[in-house]
Amino acid sequence: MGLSVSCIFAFQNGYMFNNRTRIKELIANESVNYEVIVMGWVRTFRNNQFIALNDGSTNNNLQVVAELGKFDESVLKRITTGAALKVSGEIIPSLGKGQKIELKAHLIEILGDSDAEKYPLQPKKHSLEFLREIAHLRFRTNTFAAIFRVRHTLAFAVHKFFNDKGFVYLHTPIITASDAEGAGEMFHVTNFDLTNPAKNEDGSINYKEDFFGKATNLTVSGQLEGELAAMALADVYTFGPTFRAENSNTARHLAEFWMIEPEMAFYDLEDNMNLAEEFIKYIIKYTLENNKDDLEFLSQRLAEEEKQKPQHERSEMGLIEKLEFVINNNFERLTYTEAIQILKESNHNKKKKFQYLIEDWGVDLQSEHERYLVEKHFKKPVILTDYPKNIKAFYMRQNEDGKTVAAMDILAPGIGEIVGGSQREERLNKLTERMNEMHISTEELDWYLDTRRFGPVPHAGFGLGFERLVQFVTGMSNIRDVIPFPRTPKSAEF
RNA sequence: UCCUCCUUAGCUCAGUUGGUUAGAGCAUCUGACUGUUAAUCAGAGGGUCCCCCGUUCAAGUCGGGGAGGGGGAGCCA
Repeated sequence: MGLSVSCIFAFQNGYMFNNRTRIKELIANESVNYEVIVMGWVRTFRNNQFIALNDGSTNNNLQVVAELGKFDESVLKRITTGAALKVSGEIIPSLGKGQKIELKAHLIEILGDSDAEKYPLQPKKHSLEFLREIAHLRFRTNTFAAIFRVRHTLAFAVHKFFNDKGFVYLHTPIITASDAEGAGEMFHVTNFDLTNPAKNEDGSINYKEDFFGKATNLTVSGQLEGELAAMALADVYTFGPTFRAENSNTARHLAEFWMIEPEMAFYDLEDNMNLAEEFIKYIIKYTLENNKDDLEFLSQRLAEEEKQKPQHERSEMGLIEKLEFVINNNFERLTYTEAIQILKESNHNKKKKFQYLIEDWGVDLQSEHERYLVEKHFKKPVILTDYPKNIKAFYMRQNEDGKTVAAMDILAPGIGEIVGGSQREERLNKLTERMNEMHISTEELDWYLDTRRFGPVPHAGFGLGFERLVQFVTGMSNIRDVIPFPRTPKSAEF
């Protein structure tokens, strides 16, 4: 569309950019003695002769050799760290050690200059904190290039898993009027002039005059809408951005994050757990198979980072080892009540090493307890089920004991809760009873209650925080490093 | 939001008991060298010591307040 005839001609004749060969292919291929065109960015330029060129397809750089005396000094001067080049030449067996092939350059064209005095990235290690401040440039480092390629593969695997199983990808709204889900503080969405919003006679804001005619927010979860679709399409999932206005300042919370929420009709809690476990194993396996190089790079990076830590804080397994362990072993499943028993009888509790000692049934587990179960006691992912109803959401199905609900949380080593899910309460009277107890308006959620009025069936679902999954797979300890442009309290740069 | 630590050159950091002109490595620039692998060697340039107020003859250093960042906790995914 809109391409002029001369432009198409230029493409066909190799003047434009889409006839380049990716460096990943050249290196994987290993064959030699043929002409190619590559395009990429300079990582280092050594000895006025050797260019380490990276095009984003892999962390492996192509060694481009500019033979001495063959290139104009004015061109060589512009081959600086960060500069973009188009190089045509011949792939030959490398004369030096460190790489099998290299590109003997015939023609070097500077596509874009990069002022070395001002370019912030240097051919050396940078701290993650510094790179966070220049998040617009951090894609150009090996670590972040690997992270975002892995993030892509994980996202692709999410869709592939559900698609192969016949799930429907459902787009739930980003802007919602519902504020009764109770999943967290919400961001308000308004078109009002904030210095002069429409007001009622009593001085309160008159949202009837606002864009949507009512108060609206950014979504905290697509679950309720997911349930609506599941009551017709049976198996659906959402995968989209979610927003929480909580003032959470931790390495595992974002104000804007991506969540995957499958919702399945004719599922009970056990079906739900089976699906969640299979799902996590599948996407990790898929990524191990398709991004082995990047995971090896990240594994090595993590190993070097671990060396800086004192012995007792180091993890027992390397990154890839850990991922392989997860896909080859069953997750440990136990009830909240059993977990409390284990924690209560643990030496840790008896010796009062917990900051919060376990005494009574019914209290929520603190992260130190979750970490103990996952990292010390079972040493593998754990699925905790049947929590006390008082610490869980209104829509979870009430168990026969009258005290617990059919909830399940999956806890992963190093990051804690990665999945939260439940069998949903499909019995109308039980659900409204619970909503009344928890002061949740049945009027506002009348549309939701229709699913319990017209052909309700047992159904279940879960939510998985995508960035936490990316953290787990890449071994990155701060969630701000696994999303391109993190949004956190007091920070929304770029 | 709470606890705790940090903020000195482009980056990573040192800076003694408060005392003259604030240092190092890397990066950058200039030159040398030329099959290098974060090349090497020599030289040069580069500072709002986070901000404000205070104590003092004198503050990078001490005190108070603020901002930003790290780690931990809560809330959660």
